[in-house]
Amino acid sequence: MRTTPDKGQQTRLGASHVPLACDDDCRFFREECQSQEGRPEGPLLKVSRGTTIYSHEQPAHFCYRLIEGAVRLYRVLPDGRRQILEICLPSETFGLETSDTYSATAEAIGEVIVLRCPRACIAELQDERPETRQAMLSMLSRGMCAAQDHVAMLGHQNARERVACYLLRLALGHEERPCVITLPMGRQDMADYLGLTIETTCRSLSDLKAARIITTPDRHRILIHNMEKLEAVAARS
Amino acid sequence: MRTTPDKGQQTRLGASHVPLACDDDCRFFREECQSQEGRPEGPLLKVSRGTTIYSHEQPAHFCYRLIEGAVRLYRVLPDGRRQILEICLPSETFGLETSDTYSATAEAIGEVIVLRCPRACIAELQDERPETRQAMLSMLSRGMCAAQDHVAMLGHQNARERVACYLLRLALGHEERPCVITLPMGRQDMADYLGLTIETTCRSLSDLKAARIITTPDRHRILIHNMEKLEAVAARS
DNA sequence: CGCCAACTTGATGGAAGTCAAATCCAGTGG
DNA sequence: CCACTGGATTTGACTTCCATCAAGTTGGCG
Repeated sequence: MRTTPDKGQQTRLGASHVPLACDDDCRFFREECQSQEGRPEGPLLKVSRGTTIYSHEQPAHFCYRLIEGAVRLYRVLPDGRRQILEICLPSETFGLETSDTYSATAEAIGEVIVLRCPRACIAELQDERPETRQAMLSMLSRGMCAAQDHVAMLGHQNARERVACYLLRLALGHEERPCVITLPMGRQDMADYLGLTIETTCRSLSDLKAARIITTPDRHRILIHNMEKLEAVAARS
Repeated sequence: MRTTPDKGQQTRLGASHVPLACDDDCRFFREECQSQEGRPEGPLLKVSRGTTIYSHEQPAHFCYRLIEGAVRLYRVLPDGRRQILEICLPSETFGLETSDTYSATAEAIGEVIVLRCPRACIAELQDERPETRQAMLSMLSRGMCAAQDHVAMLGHQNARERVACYLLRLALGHEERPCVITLPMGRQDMADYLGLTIETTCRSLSDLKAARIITTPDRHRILIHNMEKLEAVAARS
């Protein structure tokens, strides 16, 4: 299963954006970190569909907070396959490395708006303010926990369970019934995240449809009609 | 595939060990963090085979550095299966959570010696010394990277590749030829780490033996005769 | 020496991958 | 407005790999 590369424009986030003064970036990033909510005033980067935000093993100068859209973090394995490590949603932070280079490639899925902060500023802030330090640690630890959940899923769950888990994750916080979730990505991205092929992912969705647990009014929207059953499928109970 | 629990004594690390003054623990932990090498003088905990060092979702009061032996970090999934998230080797740190509870269970594989440090001390140290802060971050980030490697492996590699990868990881730093590695754990632990059954793990090892890449003089020792071929298998090239 | 647990090997079925074809849209231009 | 086109998605047929169940085999230890 060789993944077809995204045919969208494979541009690269270039020097066209003039970096702001460190202080400005830092302030906005910090405010975001503290409030976690709302759309910050200030310098936002708009990134178009398919654009690489940063690349695996390149020097890690910036970290990012996602404001709008979705971003995939992935690695390409030696044989050309792609493993998506995380699909970031709004208000999540990515690129928070502590090694000198990025541990994955970050790419915009669809149109994306991010807030960018130089690492040097983060380091400075950490020295000044203990609460930033705490925020950093808790962001890293949340990422760690997500990665561990991912390992547990890939290690022991079958295709239907993986898809169900993923839908539940997207449904978190949506309280309407029936719950409507809007997939920010296509089936291939979903498959590469779940460690499945696109065909198996489709079939699992079809199974869930056949079981009357979900319906798919269009390709990017999924209605969850029976949350309990979906949870049962996800937990293999 | 329901994992048989370790039949070793399932004791629990109790109050039998008198905690030291915070300062003492901190000093030793810090020195360890700085030097990364050698066996520290000071308060060491000896933990016997199969003992639980801490449990998933219990309050996280301590973090640990492994001095001797091996420790498995795992979660038990709702259906009773066990996924090993990490197998810690000497000089690695574990239990470095920033949430209030542990994100996995830690258990001694065989006899183990650890250095234990209260989280409160770590926090204190971080406030005082920037280099400790840096060490913390880099430890966390190394853990994150390991988890991501694990995800990539479980997502896209077949049984033989997984086993080969794991042997290569254990062989890191061993320069002798042929390279001799001593498995700190049994086949079941290996299987639970690799997301395979014990039978498939065995068969993959047998395949590698048949291909004259390795030999197994006894159950816990593996000789790598052809590192290049092993790397080729691991990378699917 | 024999027992028991850990490990290995064998036979079989089922889940997911692969290759191929059909279908569904969204966007385009007549 | 509608046909057309190309990519994304879905379904089908077949194959492969791994889990499962079962039966040895090994080796450490009383």
